[in-house]
Amino acid sequence: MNVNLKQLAEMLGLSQTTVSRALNGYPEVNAETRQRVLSAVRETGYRPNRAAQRLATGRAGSIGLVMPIAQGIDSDVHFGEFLAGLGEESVRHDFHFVINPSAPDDEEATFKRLAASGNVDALFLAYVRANDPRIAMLKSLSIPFVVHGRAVGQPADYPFLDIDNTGAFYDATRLLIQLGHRRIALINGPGNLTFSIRRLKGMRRALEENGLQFDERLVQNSLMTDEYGHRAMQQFLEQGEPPTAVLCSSTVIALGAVRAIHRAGLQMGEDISLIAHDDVLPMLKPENFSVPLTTTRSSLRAAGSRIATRLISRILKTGDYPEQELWRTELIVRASTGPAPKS
Amino acid sequence: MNVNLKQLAEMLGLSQTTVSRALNGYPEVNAETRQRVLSAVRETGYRPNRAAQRLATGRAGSIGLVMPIAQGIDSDVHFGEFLAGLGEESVRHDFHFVINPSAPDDEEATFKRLAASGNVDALFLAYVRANDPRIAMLKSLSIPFVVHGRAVGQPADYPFLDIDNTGAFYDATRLLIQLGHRRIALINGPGNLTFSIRRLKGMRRALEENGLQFDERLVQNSLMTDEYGHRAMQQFLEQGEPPTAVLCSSTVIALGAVRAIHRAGLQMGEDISLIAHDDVLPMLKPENFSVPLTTTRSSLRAAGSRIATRLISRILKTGDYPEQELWRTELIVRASTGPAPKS
DNA sequence: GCCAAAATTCAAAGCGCTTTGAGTTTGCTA
DNA sequence: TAGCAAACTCAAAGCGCTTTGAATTTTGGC
Repeated sequence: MNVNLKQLAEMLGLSQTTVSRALNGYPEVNAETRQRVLSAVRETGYRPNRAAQRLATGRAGSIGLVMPIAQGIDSDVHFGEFLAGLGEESVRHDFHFVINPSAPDDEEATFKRLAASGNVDALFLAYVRANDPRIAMLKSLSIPFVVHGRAVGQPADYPFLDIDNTGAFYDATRLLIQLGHRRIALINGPGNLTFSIRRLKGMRRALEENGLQFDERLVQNSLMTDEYGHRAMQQFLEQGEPPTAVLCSSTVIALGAVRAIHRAGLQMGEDISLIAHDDVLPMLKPENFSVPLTTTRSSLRAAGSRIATRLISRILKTGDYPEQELWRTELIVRASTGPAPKS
Repeated sequence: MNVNLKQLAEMLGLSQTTVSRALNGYPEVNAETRQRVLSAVRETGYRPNRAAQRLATGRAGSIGLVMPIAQGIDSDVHFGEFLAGLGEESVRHDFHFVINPSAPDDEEATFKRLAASGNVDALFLAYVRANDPRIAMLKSLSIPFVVHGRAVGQPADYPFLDIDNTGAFYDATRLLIQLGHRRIALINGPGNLTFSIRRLKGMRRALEENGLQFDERLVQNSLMTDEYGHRAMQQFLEQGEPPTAVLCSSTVIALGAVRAIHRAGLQMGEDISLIAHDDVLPMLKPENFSVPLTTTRSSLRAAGSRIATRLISRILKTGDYPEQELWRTELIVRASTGPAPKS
């Protein structure tokens, strides 16, 4: 049914070499010949056999993902959304995935095995931790990779795509301060992940620049779930002097926080202000909250798609993308923020 | 660095044929020879080149997934969790994924393209709709597949893995009736998906068997998100004669429903009872709710893993699994259910 | 018109594995 | 001890593509 190169070449009265070159964009092919080849491809529906291509080129045509199965991370909404972006772009280039679920303490070995197996020609790392040893390991592996996020405490001398977490939370905090808030809380992600570290840093910087004291009791680290968000907010509200504003590291966390706020009989944007980081999860839109959420926004799906693009271009040696990208976030003001209540 | 078959055979003083057979478990190899081969593999760390294997066997070694990007389904927590199970099992057999994000109206074409490409040797279908045309298409495709779920309104003459949705919601409803509830509501998933249809059917059957009237105003179809769950519950509570019990098609929906219930000042398990279907999402455990949830339980991850097992065994023609499986769910009673309030 | 250089095209050699069909041993039976 | 099946092992032919190195055809300058 499906034609192969040989048959196609025969039909055209050409050699396999020429047809192959015509298809792969090599310059030494007559323009007219190339046209003939292309239209024959269209007629026959010829699709090169990927396995043969892989064997011949030595390229695996796939990207290795290590899917973390640590508690609270696995099957994370955020991971799913990111994956959608990655998939969208990869499928366009006929790339596969090798998804390796792996426990955190086994990840290094998993990466090594993946790289050595020859089954993937690029790796992808996410959920970076402070001083993450996995990055040094990736660098030693002689296989392209892109890190989603960045380590802290070590030079950023590797390919990454990160958002400006420090800047995002700096901006958000500054806005709250401008609105008159003095006691600002943070419900952050897990404390060992670098995005959490940077968000905290951004918040502290804004506080310090405005001569405000940083209060440790106003920071909680939490899994990125509704449940933990709720719990954290509740603890804040039970404190002697509760915060008048709160930053949430995810709209999922905000979901729980908002619940706790309502439960306490407080009015969002009046009694208490809230800013969440919005990964643009289609199932959880900040504008659909009962009180629409002010957010710092950056699309996770877009990040996934971009990383796929960069990885594939590296593998195929086409195009030329920057090795390091830091995306700015947008601060979008909605109804959940307002002036600090007069106490 | 990496040895290949040829080198391995040379080292052992054997032919490639024999080594290959020893590795692939063919019977015509001397037991002692096989042991020598296996220990040599261990020493050298030999790993067969998958591309070559694929080319030689004609098997692609990968499973095609069509990741729905319909609103409210894409990057669904439930999909992520399922994927984790699928990945866990596949990685064990060195299988890849081809993840095709695809809009619903393009899914048929996507499947066809995938099957024809030769890049996958099995397909997987989920989010089955009533009278789903995609199933007939899969059957015509001469490539193994497993459906997660079942169609309604057509014979189930294809491989599937489904849970007994009808039974689950029948049991749950019956329990509520036994507790004295007469007005029972349902916050279901999207109305066009077959699991929703069956859950409704289970509920209706239990009502009818107990001589209770089914009330259309007590059923809502909703995306499987917190937000929609909340909205649906709110509408129920605003009705003239609100329900005393409610069934939720997912713990994610329950999250929102519980919020609405608390907001209305009602006490779970006393003023109103709630039973949710629990897919065993690690990020959302029914026992961690402020009032632990009574649930019908069936692990999505286990389903993913099982489907991978079946698909791979079909491809490799090893083992022998049933073509059709219907998993019963467990009804686990916790604090969110109680006797109907005396009105 | 002739010839070197440029433009095309080609035959054939892999890539690393599986599998066919045939050869070589070995173990028994008669 | 011959003879034959059973048990092993092997050489070689693909799988369908890319790529090298060489062959052929065109082109353009003189």
